[in-house]
Amino acid sequence: MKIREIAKLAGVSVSTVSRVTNNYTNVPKETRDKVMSVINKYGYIANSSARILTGKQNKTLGLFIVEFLDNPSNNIILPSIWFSNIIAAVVNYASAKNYNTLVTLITNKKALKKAKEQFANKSICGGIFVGAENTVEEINEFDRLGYKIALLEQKKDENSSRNNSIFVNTDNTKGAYEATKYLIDNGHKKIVHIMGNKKKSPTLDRINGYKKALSEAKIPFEKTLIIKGEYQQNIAYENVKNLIEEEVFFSAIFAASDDMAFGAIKALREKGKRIPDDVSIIGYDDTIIAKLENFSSVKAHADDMADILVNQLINCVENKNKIASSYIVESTLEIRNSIKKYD
Amino acid sequence: MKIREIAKLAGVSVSTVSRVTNNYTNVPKETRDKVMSVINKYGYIANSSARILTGKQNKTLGLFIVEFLDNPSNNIILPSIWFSNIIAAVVNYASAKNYNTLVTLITNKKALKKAKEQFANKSICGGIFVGAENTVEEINEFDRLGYKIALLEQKKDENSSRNNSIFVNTDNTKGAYEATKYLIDNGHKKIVHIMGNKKKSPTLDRINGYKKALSEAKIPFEKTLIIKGEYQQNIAYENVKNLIEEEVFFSAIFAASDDMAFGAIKALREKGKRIPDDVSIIGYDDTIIAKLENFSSVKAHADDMADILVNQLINCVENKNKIASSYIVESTLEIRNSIKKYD
DNA sequence: TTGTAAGCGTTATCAA
DNA sequence: TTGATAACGCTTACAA
Repeated sequence: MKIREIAKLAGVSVSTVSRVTNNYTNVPKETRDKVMSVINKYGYIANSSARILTGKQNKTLGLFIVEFLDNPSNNIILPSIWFSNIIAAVVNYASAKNYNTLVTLITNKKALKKAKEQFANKSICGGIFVGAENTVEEINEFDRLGYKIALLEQKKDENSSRNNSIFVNTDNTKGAYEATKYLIDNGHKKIVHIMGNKKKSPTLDRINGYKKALSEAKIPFEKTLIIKGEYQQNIAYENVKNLIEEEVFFSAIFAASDDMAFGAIKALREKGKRIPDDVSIIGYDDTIIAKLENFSSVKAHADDMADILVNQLINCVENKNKIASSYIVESTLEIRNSIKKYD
Repeated sequence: MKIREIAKLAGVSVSTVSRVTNNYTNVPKETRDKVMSVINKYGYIANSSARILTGKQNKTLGLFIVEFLDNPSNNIILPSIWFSNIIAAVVNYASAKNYNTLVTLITNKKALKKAKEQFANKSICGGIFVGAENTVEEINEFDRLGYKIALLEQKKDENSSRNNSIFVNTDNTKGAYEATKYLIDNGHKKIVHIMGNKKKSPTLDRINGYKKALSEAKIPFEKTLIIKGEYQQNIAYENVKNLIEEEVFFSAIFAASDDMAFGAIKALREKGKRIPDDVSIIGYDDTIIAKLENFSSVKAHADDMADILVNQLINCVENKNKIASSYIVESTLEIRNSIKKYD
């Protein structure tokens, strides 16, 4: 069923049918009813591509999972509980507002053109970016082009005026500060921090929170106690193993992600260290792996963030004047049996 | 950049540009290079809506999460580890083949027209249905209309000739049989089965597997030991609690899903029953909750199923002649410390 | 090998 | 309040 056939059957022109399907006010009830009865009888649905081509907005949000990979054949989201959570939550909240979600994985810089393409084609009316490094210039460009975007864990760059972007972050400095302080309050002094990929926005904040807690407690900051994990389990595992082999002493670890915390736990176990008897540990994100392995973690409230990303983006898309802004979702410390107290 | 502008800049006609972007063979290398250099210089990307409108296929798969809800405001996928897993896995495998995934939640029968719409509009070139009841007539209609679909856990109806559908199932009867047999081999005779929604295809098979193991062991089947759970945690919780209050004796539970097993565990704990000392338990799906709560489960290999769903569907979409068929993914019993042995 | 022009199914402009 | 018609950006006969 095409609009022409409906028009013919209803005895009106295509423009009238179009006015009806678009809920325009300038069509009298009588005409509307006549058209609607034909539409309902034949189950007519307007073709979305044709609509898009004339400039109408499509009720579809783009969800871009960004993780640049050295080896492109790696599965990136399959093993990441964090990404799975976010995808499911975004789909859920978008659906509640009657929006579909078009999900695209972006594993290298060039693939960002897929996002540009979807915006330019109007396949999507707004986009959510998850996992993107802070330095991705392309995303600045999307903002300049007037595309509506929402970013999870990206920091607003004070230099570039991002007017169309929504920023959703956790309070990374505070979360890291509290985790470190908790360890200190339990008597720990030699605390390792496993940091993530420096190009991602939360990384530096979490380091700063860690440092702040140390300095408040007058514990000297030691460079050797900061090790790299790149937000990946394997890398954290290797580097913690190295640390132990180098016989660097530490009594606790604060890892900037649960994945890295889990890598550390594997290394500790392999080296015969017990948790929390020999080493105490706190992770970040509070994904299900923290519950599973029963270690403490800073809860990042993924569902709440997805809720804000989706609903603020839809607000922005629907009220074209709305000024986009920043949101901070509070993080909370979930304590489990992974911390030893020294008196 | 539109095709016209590219054509003008390259000094050719729009049809030639179109031939180049569609990789047609009847354009000499020289012309192709000339056109490509302009395309690359200006970063031209063909408009997908315009392409779809002329009848071209869109490299997008529809993923439909189907769960009919009494209360439409319930979140359905947010709390379901099973659905989150499947979504992430489908997105992952589709992306590997350079397909996007358009995810739609379907919470009532009427909403199935969204799927029809996407097919009719050619927004998607194929659809994956997860969670659909076996009796959904609309899906039969999609098949008749020639839409390419892949179904997770739906049974091929011998009466209706589904020629365009791909069926992916686990071996439900065998999985249930082995779980029940394992309990019997450990000396259990009074085994409760918590069954799922009868309209979903795996439910009856799992009941049959349970019955088969009982009859093989010459244990009489007792109707009172089969209780309803509707694949929902809460319902299983309530019905197990009732069973205990009615003082029905049982020493083990085989639940048709991990969610229901977890509901049962909560009820047991509340009633002061220890696992496995008082009651042994096996679930189904082997989601992360089974690992977390350390109970045994029949592993349904969600990743493997997603892999088959996506790749067989793409095969079917790309080679138009290919006959769709059925796939069985083997299930395996994961034993954890949730089973007591009687001698 | 290449170009012209019709057509895909809508919406928007303009005139009536 | 309604209807003709151009336009959206592409593909594809058909013609050259």
